[in-house]
Amino acid sequence: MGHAHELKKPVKNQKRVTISRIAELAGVSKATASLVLNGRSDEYRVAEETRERVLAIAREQHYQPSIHARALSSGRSYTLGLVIPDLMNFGFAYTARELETLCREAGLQLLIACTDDNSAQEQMVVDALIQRQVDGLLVASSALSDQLYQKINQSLPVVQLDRHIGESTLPMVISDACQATAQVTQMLARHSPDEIYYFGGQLKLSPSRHRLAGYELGLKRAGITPPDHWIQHKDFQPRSGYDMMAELCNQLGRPPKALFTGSFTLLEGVLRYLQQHQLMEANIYLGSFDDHDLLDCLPLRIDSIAQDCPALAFHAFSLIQQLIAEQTPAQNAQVLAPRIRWRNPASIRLLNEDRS
Amino acid sequence: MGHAHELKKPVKNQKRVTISRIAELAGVSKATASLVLNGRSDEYRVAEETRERVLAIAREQHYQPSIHARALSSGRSYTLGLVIPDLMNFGFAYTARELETLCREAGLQLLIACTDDNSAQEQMVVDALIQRQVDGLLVASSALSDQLYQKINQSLPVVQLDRHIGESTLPMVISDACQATAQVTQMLARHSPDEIYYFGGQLKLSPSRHRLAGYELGLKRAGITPPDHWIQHKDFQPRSGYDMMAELCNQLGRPPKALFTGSFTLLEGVLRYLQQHQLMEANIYLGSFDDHDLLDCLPLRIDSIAQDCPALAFHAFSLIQQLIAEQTPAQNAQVLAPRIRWRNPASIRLLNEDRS
DNA sequence: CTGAAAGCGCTAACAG
DNA sequence: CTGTTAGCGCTTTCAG
Repeated sequence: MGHAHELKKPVKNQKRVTISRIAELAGVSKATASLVLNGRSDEYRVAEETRERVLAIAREQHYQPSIHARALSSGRSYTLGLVIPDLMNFGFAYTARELETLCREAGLQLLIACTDDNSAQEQMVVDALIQRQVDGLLVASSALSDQLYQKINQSLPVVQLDRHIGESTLPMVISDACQATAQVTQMLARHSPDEIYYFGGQLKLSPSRHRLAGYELGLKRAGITPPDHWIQHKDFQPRSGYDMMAELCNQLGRPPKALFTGSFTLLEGVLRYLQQHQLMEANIYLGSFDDHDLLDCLPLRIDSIAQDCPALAFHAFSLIQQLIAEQTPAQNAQVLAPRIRWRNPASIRLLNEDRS
Repeated sequence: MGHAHELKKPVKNQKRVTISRIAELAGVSKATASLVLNGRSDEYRVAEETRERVLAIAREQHYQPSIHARALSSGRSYTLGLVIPDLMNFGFAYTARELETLCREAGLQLLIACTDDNSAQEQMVVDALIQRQVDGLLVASSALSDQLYQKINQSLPVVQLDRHIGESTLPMVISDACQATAQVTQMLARHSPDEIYYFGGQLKLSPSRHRLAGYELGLKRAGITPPDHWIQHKDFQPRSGYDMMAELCNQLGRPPKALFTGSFTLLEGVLRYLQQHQLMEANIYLGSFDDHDLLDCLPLRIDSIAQDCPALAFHAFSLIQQLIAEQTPAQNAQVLAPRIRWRNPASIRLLNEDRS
């Protein structure tokens, strides 16, 4: 390719067309131009003709207002901050994608920042977002206390997304993990009443707690009291899923008969273990929170719980928009129902029988 | 939850601590404070004692400079724009995640925008990013001509990421799809010399062309001339993979003996078809561009090509940083080697035999 | 070594 | 209906 040395360094001369320039060309004042360009011309009853002239000139000059100047003077930055653990986690990626679309359509820019579920990092990225004067903050926090966010909420709206911190009263949009998990667990109990294991993530995270609660509720409904060793917790890393599975199989000397994994990532680890040990064909009932299209392609038919990420994104977005507009939302906590994807033929058969 | 009506609307009073305030408290002028806070105190030989005082006060007041004010006056926004087709595409999500980390560590904010591979939308998001005065632009464009970007490159650095537009001379960081694809194709040819199909995406996209070229090269090396009907193109949607597979199976009256899919998304569609038609156990050799950990968990052992997303991100980031600093980079086109993940036992056996 | 002052581009009163 | 006038918070000469 060898163009290296011909590379011209960008000439940053192209001086920006400012609103002053537009005003000048249109023969009006900056203020008038500003009004017109912000679509508030009728509110201030600017002459039809003046408006058209300004608009035309702006268009032909390809005028692009400086967000920074605007932010500086108006106090709004037209950005939203999104704080998530990891952009590679399928659910968060999905939600982020949906939010990006919603923001784009509303003329906002989404600023995505990852915390890696590490609270020091979370502090830092939140600081950085505040510094950029985001108009609102959407957070899937891994913090233990909502103190930081309560403080922030004094000056700009904060909405908790997918997770909520302890008993925080901050607005939130989450999935109802409990009911769906209970249903899937009940089904596992029908397949294998004498043995239903559970692998979960950090108990400090609300999703973990709700999923565990769902598991326990499901067993209770099935009239089963789980011995302690059925329940295991680590974090949501695939590695942890693998390790928990390895340990369990070693202990039992065989794979478990039924298992519910609290997340797709954990399930990944479990599947990796099964594959490595030629157990993919084993007779094991699996249920999992989170869903992925590829689960449709596995020989092992796993019943899974799919969060409604588009709805999560939509409601969180609406909520924060309302808060930014200083409206009082109808509800400050929204709990969305996930969808269960029954894949196991035995499950499907039982469901059909129930129906008839 | 019913707190709805108690919801206090955020009181946006907490007046921001500005540099003036810091200067005032420290008993110096704004200019001095600015120098100190930007770490250029020794360059201007500010008194040691003065500096410490300013720094201490800034810290205790939790001073956070306004990015917008800074951007306005300095002309830099400390943001990078990333333009990708879709944040849900595994490779792009991975790259975005890595870039986000690199940016964060460098005190930059990454602005991610998706185009859905639609050029009108691409125009729009690029406009929006320019308007936000990004300091540089990283793009995986689906445009046919680099005209837009050549123009932008006059005023700010543009780096092509993962894809390049036609014969564009703009800087780029891409994967060398050709060699790896050729290798995997050769392997498919050894398994099934008389039938090796290929499914690809839009030919206007450079990755599609390189992957196809790799396939053809692999066959050529194997001494095979592919009949036209072996090669099919649509787009990179899973749906298209499914459709192409459905059509092919219908035509043949059986699944193909060997197939290379040009992307993970296409493979997904293919796998879905196979699963739906109970063909997962069929004797079919699959190779694919792109990789995913879950492929380790499939009974069908697929040889796949994993792009080195962290490296892609790293090099693109370094490159654009250099360009922003108006340095002349050593090379303006970087081609990174992907890694082949051999999973098929037959492939692995052959490779071992070759070695000995 | 430090301070004063002039903008960056835009918005928002407040006068005409 | 339109223009004037202050800033928003920070950087950056240019004089002390």
